[in-house]
Amino acid sequence: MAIDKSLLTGSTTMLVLKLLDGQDMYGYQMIEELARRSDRTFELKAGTLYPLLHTLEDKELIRSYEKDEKTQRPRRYYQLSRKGKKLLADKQAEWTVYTGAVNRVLRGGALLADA
Amino acid sequence: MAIDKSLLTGSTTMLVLKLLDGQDMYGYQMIEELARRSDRTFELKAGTLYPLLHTLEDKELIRSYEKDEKTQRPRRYYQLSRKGKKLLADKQAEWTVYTGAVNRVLRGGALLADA
DNA sequence: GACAATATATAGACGTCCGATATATAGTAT
DNA sequence: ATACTATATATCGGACGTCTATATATTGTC
Repeated sequence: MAIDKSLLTGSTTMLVLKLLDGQDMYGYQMIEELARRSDRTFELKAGTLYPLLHTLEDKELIRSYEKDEKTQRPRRYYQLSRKGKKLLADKQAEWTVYTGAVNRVLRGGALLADA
Repeated sequence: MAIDKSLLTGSTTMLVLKLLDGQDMYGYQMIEELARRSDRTFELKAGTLYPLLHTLEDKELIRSYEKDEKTQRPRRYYQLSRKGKKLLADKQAEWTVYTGAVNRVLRGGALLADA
């Protein structure tokens, strides 16, 4: 199923930060890894990711370093900062509250029937 | 906790349609009812809802009728159409896929550790 | 008499994401 | 040789969805 793109709004930052939680990654790798972990539900576009990475770096939520493995074009790796780890934790908590609230509304009819 | 507003993007239509699933409602009532069912997590703004209701009516997902109860200013009630019921079902299925995918990504680290 | 709540409405601003486009290298197929 | 696909990063312009601010009108409360 194709997911309405607007649903993703607001959770992209959280997902990107989560990918970097545990290991450093370069942009292209993050696109692939996100698709893999989500069973192809999320196919993050390069035009979305790269500007987002630059913004996150400006906000000091992530850091980057270039690593030339000599196999191909040099890759720019990204690393989660302490500040980024903190934001990720906040975003995950927010996610739980948000989905919980939506699910309560979706079950609302049934709950009203009980009352 | 204050939820990042951008998270709501894309699910608002589903929530609004869901409110009308079971009973007709007028705009102001929908704002109140959504806040109630979500434990005040969602406080939909009038400036968001009314234009949305007009758009949904143009798309024939909902119908409206005026009802003057003589207690106050006449209220415009909204009713879910067959087409709207169908869209609601689709949106709910999409929601399940979407949240499932996000949750898989959020647990991704643990899954990798298992592998 | 002033203020808050009820009830609907629209215009303008803003943030987020995507499509299109560009650049560069490596591998594969014809 | 040549074309095409995959890898890898980058930027711009536009579409879309929501909010803030503002407006109007009625009812109930202090």
